[in-house]
Amino acid sequence: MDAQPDRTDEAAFLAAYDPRAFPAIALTVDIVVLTLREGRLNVLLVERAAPPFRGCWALPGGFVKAGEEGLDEAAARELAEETGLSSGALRRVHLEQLGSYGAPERDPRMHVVSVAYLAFAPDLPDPRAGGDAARAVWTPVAGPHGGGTGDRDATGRELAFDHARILADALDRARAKLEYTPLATTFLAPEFTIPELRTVYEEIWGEKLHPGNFHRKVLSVPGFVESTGETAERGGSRGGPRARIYRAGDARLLHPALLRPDREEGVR
Amino acid sequence: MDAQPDRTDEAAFLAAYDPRAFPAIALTVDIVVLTLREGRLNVLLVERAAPPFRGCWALPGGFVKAGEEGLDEAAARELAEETGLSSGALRRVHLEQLGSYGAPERDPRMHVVSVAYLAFAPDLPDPRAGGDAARAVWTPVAGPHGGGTGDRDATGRELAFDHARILADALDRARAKLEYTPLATTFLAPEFTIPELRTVYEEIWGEKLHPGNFHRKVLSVPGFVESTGETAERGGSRGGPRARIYRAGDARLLHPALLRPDREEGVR
DNA sequence: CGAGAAATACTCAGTCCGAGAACAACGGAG
DNA sequence: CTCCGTTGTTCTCGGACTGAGTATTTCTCG
Repeated sequence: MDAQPDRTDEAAFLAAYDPRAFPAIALTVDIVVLTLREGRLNVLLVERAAPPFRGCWALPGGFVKAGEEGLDEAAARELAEETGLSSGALRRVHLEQLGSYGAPERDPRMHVVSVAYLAFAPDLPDPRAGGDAARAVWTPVAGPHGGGTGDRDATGRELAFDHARILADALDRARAKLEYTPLATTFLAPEFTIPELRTVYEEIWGEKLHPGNFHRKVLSVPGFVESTGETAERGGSRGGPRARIYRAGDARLLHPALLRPDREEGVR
Repeated sequence: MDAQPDRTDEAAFLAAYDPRAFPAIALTVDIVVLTLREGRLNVLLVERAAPPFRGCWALPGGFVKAGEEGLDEAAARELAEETGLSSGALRRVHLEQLGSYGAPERDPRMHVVSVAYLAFAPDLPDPRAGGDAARAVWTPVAGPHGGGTGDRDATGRELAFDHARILADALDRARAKLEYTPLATTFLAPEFTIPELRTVYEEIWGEKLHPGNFHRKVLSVPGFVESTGETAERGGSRGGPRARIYRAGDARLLHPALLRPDREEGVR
């Protein structure tokens, strides 16, 4: 039943093929890089040095090099270029595709489709501006109850293109991912304590968690964290005993999940 | 601090803008349309009438019309074209973006990035072939334990491009979505019984569920289903009392979720 | 050194879940 | 028409999990 592809015909077809005959749509990748700096959630923003939206803040990103790289490679390249990180440091960064945004009018120049990526990074050095960015800075992000709900954007800045929506989608995704994946550990150094891990959840979810229950839950999920046997050098900054040190386990999914405290969200 | 965009400069820039200067990447949408036919999960496939991969089976899809439509509109248009459905029937179809696939070598012609969509549909009429498709047919999909694991693809057919991977990703997404959204109802008529809903879960998850516990769980999730007060005309085909009839409620998220039976998936 | 704070462990009651049983209603075989 | 197997629906029960609170111990800070 299944006819095989007609290779002869195909070769002739390829030879006569004119890529210019196809619709001209430009393709970019934009990256929402999230990190925790001094306990606060930050996103990397660049100030655009060229039109359109010159002077506006935007997500880092750029055009995909046609024929040279896949989407994941393009995102990784842009991430490296905009953060100025060594490839070693980048290896500890989690990078995943978020979704594509392709409304025809989202870029005034032409039809530009952007494939958005989401990155989770441990505390990174200050970025250096590069390419068509005048500046690149870490910008604090308000929690889900803080600024994103009203008129304001989650950063308080007005973002170019539809980047405010991309950022909002990214934050939704990040909050959901903490529930059923161990990715919270990618915001921390390779070795961390349970209370440090708890602050990651608290900052991204925007609410305080019960320390005792969180501790019990984390240790009860197989493969989430594994003990190093060590103990922190010092207690907390405001007192308390020294916490034990853990590193990330080999789980890719949390089972059972760490669910967010009640959010009456059945109906919308 | 935030500089406003320089509008004068921007207008001059736009006037001089040459879209041809940008990399040539073609953009397509491909759609994984899932439906239940006689209780079995089916995916819509087309036989390609033109190179490349002429004669191969592939997911329905096509090029995005540059400057004319967004990605969601393009997917909805392709879906309507390939299924030949009225716009009324299409309103009952759930359509969501799955992800983008952009490896440079995935299409032998040129760099083609495909934005994949996932659609859930109630039992649909036979599709009609159209555009560059020689045929369009519903094809049974093996369950997660059936065919997708080994050398074989989930459909048993060899798919063009990277469509086998897209299909696999779509099935993963579909199975996960049943857990925390009420989308299982989109595979059924507007009015349905709890046992019918259970067969949707059983077929897509590929395992039998406990009828009593499933019943209790569905009714206990607020907004999942609401009673019509009616009762089915007949009992089951092999006997049993008549089931009560429900319709979809207004929940967008299931809280609490209907989790799949144990799948020792903490580690991979 | 004393006070307050925090890491960890423990308790307890309410809830949820899987497994199974009970019961009634129904279709089909004979 | 009758009997039997099937199935929709409801209940029950024991274990697991959860959230809230408490206890204990060990820190830091002033």
